[in-house]
Amino acid sequence: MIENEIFKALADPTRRAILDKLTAGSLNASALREGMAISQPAMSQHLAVLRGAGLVREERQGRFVNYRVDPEGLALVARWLTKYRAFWPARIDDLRTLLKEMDQ
Amino acid sequence: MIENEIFKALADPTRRAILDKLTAGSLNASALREGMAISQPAMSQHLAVLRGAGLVREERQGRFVNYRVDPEGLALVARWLTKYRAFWPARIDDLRTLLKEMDQ
DNA sequence: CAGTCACATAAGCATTCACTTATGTGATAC
DNA sequence: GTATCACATAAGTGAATGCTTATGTGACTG
Repeated sequence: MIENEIFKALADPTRRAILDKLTAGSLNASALREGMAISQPAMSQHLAVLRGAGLVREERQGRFVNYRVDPEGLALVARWLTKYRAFWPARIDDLRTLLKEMDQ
Repeated sequence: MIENEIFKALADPTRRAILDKLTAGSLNASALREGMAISQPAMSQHLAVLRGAGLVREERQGRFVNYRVDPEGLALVARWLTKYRAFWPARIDDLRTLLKEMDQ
């Protein structure tokens, strides 16, 4: 079950921080490490988990490997979330507002 | 950091199954166990984790404790998701569609 | 082709996690 | 009051997790 891999991947704060960094655009593993107090193998292992969960895509460029956010995994989280839309009394409006902001 | 508690809580498939069951409405711990092959202490521990993450609320009724979905935690997941809205090329329309469905 | 760079993989280890059995607690039933 | 029911908590255990150091691999560099 891929859903389980996604949520397990997101359970680690370091991996969520990696995803955060990738919102700024595509980055290679070394660039991701900057300012993160994490060893090279640890980063490599985290990226492997994120990739396995469909949250990140890799793109080899010579001896560098560029990583970027993969919408695939995030879309599954969004879909999972919609199951609970009945329990969104007022906050659903916040989500609507955010979607409107995106139109600009 | 509450965000970390939420994602850690959601990382377990049994806990996500519990949330799924609660979409049908409020249930007590024993009712939640039905058809789930889980011991009473295990269920109690899972519910404690979900409650700690703000994903579930409890409501004592005599010697029963009714649990229901808490929108608080789910709203934080939704807010976290919006950070990645730029990486949602076509799928964002699916989310819009779902929001429209809710208006009916 | 020898060296270095960027990254992946292997193996070991400490911590965390989800479970178990046993026991505690507070409320209803008799 | 005593028994029972619904649930919580304690303590222990095996498996999973995230890290470490060491080594492997493939690509550029001189």
